[in-house]
Amino acid sequence: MTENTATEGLDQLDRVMAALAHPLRRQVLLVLHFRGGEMGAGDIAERFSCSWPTTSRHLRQLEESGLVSVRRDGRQRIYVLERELLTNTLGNWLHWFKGNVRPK
Amino acid sequence: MTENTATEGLDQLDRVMAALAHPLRRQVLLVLHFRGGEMGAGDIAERFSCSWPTTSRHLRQLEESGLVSVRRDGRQRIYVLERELLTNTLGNWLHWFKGNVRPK
DNA sequence: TTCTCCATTAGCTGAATTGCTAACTATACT
DNA sequence: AGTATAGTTAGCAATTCAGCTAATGGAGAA
Repeated sequence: MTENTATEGLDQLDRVMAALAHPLRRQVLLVLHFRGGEMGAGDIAERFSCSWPTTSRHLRQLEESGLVSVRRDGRQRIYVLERELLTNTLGNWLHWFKGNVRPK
Repeated sequence: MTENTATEGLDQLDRVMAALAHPLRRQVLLVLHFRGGEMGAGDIAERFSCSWPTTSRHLRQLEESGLVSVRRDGRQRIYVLERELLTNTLGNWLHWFKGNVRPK
């Protein structure tokens, strides 16, 4: 198998940044975080005003970025926030800008 | 005038995240940072492989997000990195995820 | 003024994104 | 088996995005 789940073509930063570009996807991450990091797809979807399939697709995009992972539990699909990936990826990029360079 | 430069409709986080979604725009910010925070449009553009107008548009998008500002100097246009806006906006959002919530 | 240089705006095309409804899959319940 | 529940996939339309070339604007130099 050549596909590593979220490792095809673009690098991690590209995928994470693209996933974070949409307000609803950022909101999903926050909801997940404040509900303990794990939620069923339905619990997530009912908190948003758009249609279920639309939310479902956003969830898949988050999964493909690696920011969440999925576990099955009976007929539920549990989405799990990958908090470290989020904070590391974003934090590491942001870190480039922390030092003063030629402060003038 | 009703337009506040980078304040029409979307909020700051939306605009910043959208601007950061494109690899070239992130690269521009890094180049700006490591060259001291200020560069002429031409100096920026010649570092990228795409056409000049394309880079120019990315620069405008960055400006509309507030991540850079522009100053004129003779016939040059100097782009200035708004480093604090970048680190504050991104840092503040990221900060929500720093604390453990219901750590299990 | 005219010419040149720096850079943007205009206008187009193709691809990606986002939303919807309808149809489908899979598991559980009776 | 048959039905209900949980959620995704398929397929479509509208919008936005990203790239290009060509045309334009604006400031300085001759």
